[in-house]
Amino acid sequence: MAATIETLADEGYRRTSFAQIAKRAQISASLIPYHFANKDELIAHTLEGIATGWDAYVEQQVVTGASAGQRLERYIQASLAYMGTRPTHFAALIEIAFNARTPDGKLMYRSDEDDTGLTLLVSILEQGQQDGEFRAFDPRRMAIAIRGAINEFFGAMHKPGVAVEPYADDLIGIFRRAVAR
Amino acid sequence: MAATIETLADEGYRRTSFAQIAKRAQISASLIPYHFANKDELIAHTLEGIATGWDAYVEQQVVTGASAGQRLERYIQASLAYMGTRPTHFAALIEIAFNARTPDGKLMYRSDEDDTGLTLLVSILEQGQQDGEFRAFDPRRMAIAIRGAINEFFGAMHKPGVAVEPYADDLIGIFRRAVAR
DNA sequence: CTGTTTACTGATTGATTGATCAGTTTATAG
DNA sequence: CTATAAACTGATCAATCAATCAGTAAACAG
Repeated sequence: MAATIETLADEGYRRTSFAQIAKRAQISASLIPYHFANKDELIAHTLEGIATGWDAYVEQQVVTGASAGQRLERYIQASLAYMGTRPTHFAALIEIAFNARTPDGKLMYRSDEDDTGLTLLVSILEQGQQDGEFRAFDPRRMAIAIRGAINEFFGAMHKPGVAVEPYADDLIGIFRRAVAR
Repeated sequence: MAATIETLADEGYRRTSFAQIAKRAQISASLIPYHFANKDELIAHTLEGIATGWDAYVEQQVVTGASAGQRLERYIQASLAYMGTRPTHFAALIEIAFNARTPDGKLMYRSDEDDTGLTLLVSILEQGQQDGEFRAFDPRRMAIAIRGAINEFFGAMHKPGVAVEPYADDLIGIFRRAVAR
């Protein structure tokens, strides 16, 4: 699975074949369908592994926040830090999200449900509103905007003059203003 | 090329083969490499067509704005309206961006240059700062955040309770606060 | 009508894909 | 040490891919 992540990140989804993965892992290509029965299953397991590790990291940082505002800050900071420190994992995540298909044939990032990645953020925003710390707004749409601003960083992070810390500071500033009463 | 866009949006990059495109266009598969010499060239031309049409639409809306604040509003509104009215074009754009490779082998969305899609937005922000209308911030990073918030809408637009107009209004509100002095 | 260019087709090629399977090696259990 | 199960390999399969090419149909110019 580590070799799968590397291959996805380096070669892209299209070129991530059993042969390519096996070459990196230095195993026979036929060993993969022996363990995973299916390519889709290999991808699904890989995705699950990445998502779990990422969620755990972000949540671990978020819970240390005393207020909703602090938790929002840490959410942004941790998400961007994850991208900065594990770009390979995130690259693999994107490759899967934009190429893998659910059993019904729909692309994963367009699946009707799967708001799982947004629930933590939404709950932070809702808590802030209940506490009277944040102004009134739609938590779902605000969460989409925040998440988009975070995700966009990955495509830009390798370009000259773009680094984690200043972008994190900017995002925190932007969305602190956005939720402030 | 219309068939190419449809195939990309419906089937995904992986399944967008000469055979699939030809079936939709009701032509022989071998006619495509006759006109385009290369699959990469077909994709490049398709991408250029989509990008040009999109840029023209957004720019047409933006120039009608009297102030930088108005132009920013129209940029957000027009970008989201484009996604809402031409989801097929945007889906194809994403498929290409996350799968096609530049001649040097790098995936397009990670290419070092190609800030072309951001220049208009950056120039709006810089103008607003020069006019004293906007506060001091890094225009490039602000543009990345805005663009991310816009792009994220595409993945969420088909989910229940998410529509163009309210999301556009929210984004305008968020980033008006973000750039305000 | 004729000659020539252009548009188009169907057949075919070599390479790569995911997957299966018979057989071999390694680990584990008694 | 032996027997059984698990891990693993290499050969092989049909399907699909981009691309080539010889040959046909259509458009067009004089």
